[in-house]
Amino acid sequence: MNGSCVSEQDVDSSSSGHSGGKKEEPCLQRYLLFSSPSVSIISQLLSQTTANRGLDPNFLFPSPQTTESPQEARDCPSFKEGTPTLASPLCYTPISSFGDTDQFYNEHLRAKRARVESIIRGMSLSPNPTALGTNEARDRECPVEKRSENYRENKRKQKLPQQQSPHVAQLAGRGRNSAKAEECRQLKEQLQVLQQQLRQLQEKFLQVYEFSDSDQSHKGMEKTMHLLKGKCGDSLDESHQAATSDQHRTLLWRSISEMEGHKVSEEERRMGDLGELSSEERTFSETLKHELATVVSQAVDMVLKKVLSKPSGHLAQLYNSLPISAPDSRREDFATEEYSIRKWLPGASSQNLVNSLTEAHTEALSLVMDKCPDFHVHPISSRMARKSCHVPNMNHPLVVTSQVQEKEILSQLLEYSQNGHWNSSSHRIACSPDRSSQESLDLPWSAVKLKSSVMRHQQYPMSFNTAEMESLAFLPARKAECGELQTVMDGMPFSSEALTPGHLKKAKLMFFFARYPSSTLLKTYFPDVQFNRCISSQLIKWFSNFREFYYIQMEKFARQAILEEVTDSKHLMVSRDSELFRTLNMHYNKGNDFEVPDRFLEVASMTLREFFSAVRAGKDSDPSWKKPIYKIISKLDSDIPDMFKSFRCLQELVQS
DNA sequence: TACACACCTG
DNA sequence: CAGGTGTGTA
Repeated sequence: MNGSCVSEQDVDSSSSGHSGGKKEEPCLQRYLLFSSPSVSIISQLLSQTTANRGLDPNFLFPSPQTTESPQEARDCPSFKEGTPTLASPLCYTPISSFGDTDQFYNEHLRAKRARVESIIRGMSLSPNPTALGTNEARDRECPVEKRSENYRENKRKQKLPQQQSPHVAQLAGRGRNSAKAEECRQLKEQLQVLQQQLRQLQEKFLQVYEFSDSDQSHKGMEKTMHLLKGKCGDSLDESHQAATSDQHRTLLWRSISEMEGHKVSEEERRMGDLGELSSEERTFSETLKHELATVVSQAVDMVLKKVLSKPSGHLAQLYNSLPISAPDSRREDFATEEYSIRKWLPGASSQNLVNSLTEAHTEALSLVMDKCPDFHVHPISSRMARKSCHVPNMNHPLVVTSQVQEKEILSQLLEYSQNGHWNSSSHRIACSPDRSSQESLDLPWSAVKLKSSVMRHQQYPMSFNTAEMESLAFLPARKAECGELQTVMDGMPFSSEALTPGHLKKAKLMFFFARYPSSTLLKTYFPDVQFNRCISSQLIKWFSNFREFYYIQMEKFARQAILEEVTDSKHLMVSRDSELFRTLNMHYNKGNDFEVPDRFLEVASMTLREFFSAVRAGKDSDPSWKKPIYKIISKLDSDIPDMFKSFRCLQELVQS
């Protein structure tokens, strides 16, 4: 029943999320699917567009000094809660002062650089094919926070005073604001160019695919095309497609013929199982994969070469200009992304390379998206305290369109990437300063993903293993995305088979509302957990432990009150500044990122008085003297806000 | 018998 | 916080 409640919330948010969506990037993520070793259409297309639009690394990697000194960057509380929400970075407004707007641009630019530089770092490090296992092991062993911290440590170490290049000095001389605005604009242009290139590539592929389709897959692809056009639509150059598609079809089919009989990769086989792709289609997919890997690799190399040809220290400066203080998930994102890109280095398998490059490009696209104000993750307190009944309207269109057959895996993936990923991105890009209109969209995409996964789970009750769940619940969004995507590809919805620290944290906060939650209620509030006897017992045990601590404290403070010769139990009140409250808050709400409800204070006061009265009356001589108290307190449970059912809750708890 | 709970312990 | 144990309940 609560599941249905969640569903409704989801539906709302997703449709809202779409409203702003004039998105196009969906194409990008499909790079995961297509690659080919031959350098042909795609590379031509890339190089053509690049040549035409001029991929000036200066745009992608503007000098850091134009924005901030390293010290400034270090001190800037960039990602702190409550960072002023402003218009999208893509909506240019004149900058006239050093205010929040200025800071916003700085942060925005730093975020962009950080991501691009992470790509470069990954590419420029020496290949280490064996590092994968090691890294993964480290990934498992080392908490995200730790890795993030280490990453920041490294940043600090590398952050050395840098000399300003003449170019930079000149820019700075012209004034910070105008220079930054210009940089921002240029960055945006560059990214738009890249995005358009990718869209075109996808269009090409789809056209060819459509051309060759069987009736069955044709249907799916039409759907896909429709979606694509809907998202990318306006900005796509239709005439250009028409002019080139025939030629590209021919070339691609030639490649396909040459690839006939090639061994189908494991990945393909999986997809084949799900999507019933013909061998032709699989071959085609493989061809595209290889091709994309090659082309993207070349593009990255080209950019890197240009960057590296800059005066020495330039890259280091860029690198050092990365934001450091960032108690935000996106910093963790970055840390992990940086790591995951690094682990996929040239020399790895083509599939790995494709993955890494896809990730890299995703990052590149994310440059303009990550700083949308609406996606700042607020500590749960602000949200809960502000409006404890605020349940983010979450939905994942995938749910709505879940009738999609598994055989249409490709189009399903497209929908997924559009709705789950790109739609979020589009929201970020299209976000307006009108905060109110964004309320329903106020959802980190990782949360959307978690949500969507569970929604799928509700339709396909299969299970996810604990490790996968952990990756989704605790790893940064982008990391989760990879797992998610893999999940989609495997056709495996997930549900945690184990309780995570995030669940524990959530349970503790729930204790503020309910001391004696039934197992039924717990199931309702932990919909992402696959309940079994063990899980239920564990959760119940948790609350039992919570109660134990709670009652111990109550008894302790009651006895203390008696020792202090308090005569009237009416004088016993648990207020927010009382020692007892601090103790409890420290236990259940470490970090104090949740505003404890007043009702809990009332219940605590009552409990304290009950213990006080009982002890003072000498009832504690009875071995079961606490039982009546327990009975009283057990009736004081209040409803737990619905927001605890939402995955955003868990997400934020994890991030805070 | 299964479950929830409190209590004790590490 | 989890494991073990004893008790009460359905």
